[in-house]
Amino acid sequence: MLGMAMPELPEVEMARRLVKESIVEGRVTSIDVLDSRMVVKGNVEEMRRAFLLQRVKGTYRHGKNLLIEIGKALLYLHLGMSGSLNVLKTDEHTTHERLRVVVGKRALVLDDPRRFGSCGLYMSEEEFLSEKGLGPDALEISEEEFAIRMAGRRRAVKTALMDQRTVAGIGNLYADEILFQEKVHPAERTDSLSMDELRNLGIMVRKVLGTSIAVHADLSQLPEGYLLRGRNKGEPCPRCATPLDSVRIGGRTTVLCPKCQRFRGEVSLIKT
DNA sequence: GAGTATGTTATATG
DNA sequence: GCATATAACATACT
Repeated sequence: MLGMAMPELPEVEMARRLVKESIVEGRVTSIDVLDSRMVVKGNVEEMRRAFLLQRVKGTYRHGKNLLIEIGKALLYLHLGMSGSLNVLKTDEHTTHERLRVVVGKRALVLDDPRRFGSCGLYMSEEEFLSEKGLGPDALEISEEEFAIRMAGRRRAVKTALMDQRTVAGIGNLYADEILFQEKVHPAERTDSLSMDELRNLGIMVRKVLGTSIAVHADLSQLPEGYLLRGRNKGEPCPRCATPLDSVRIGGRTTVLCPKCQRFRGEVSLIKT
């Protein structure tokens, strides 16, 4: 049994590779939707018709979204907040199975305790991208395009980083890491950063996500100096040992080093 | 029981 | 209509 968990871009990329290595080229012999609430595009009947007895041809990832090409259609998967993809033997099960696709001797299982994940049927990549309105994938976007898409917004730079329509793939944890590495305070207004600073931030987006993928999204294996090895209030900053601070930005817990990431804006976006 | 959690989207607000 | 902020979703865990 193999499993992957934790759903931001690097983790979804690991899930994609798992699918690619384990079931691509196989044929779907059964598909069971165990929670129809998670079907957000098409319906169970359409999914059966499109996928049953068809061959698994390939895998695509865009941001945190996974698409598996089966027959002439695409199986859409999103892991939400607590979802994970698992490849099991056909007689094995997980505790919160929501979708089960049997391919040969293996079962691809979407397990998701909180049910924030989703699945569905798309007929093409174009249909998927236009309907979701996602920005470019965070690993693919150039620093120039990143800067252009970020520029001119008033909201906190962290909120902009996590907006999937601006750039797709960054969530709460990696947003903190990217801003920590770049020494930018997460509450800084986006329009208080220069185009040069935004371009540099764009370079850091790729660097941080690429580094995580290189260690198979195992946060404990990240290089020294990475926040995500011990992202907790009061823990020492991995760079200067100052106790880390925790604030709420955009409704999400945000961990930062108050010394390395000085707030230079005039008005704080943090509510007290 | 209260508080928190790695995400997205509908709804509210200015 | 636009940009932004917030609530709501379902469940597990401390």
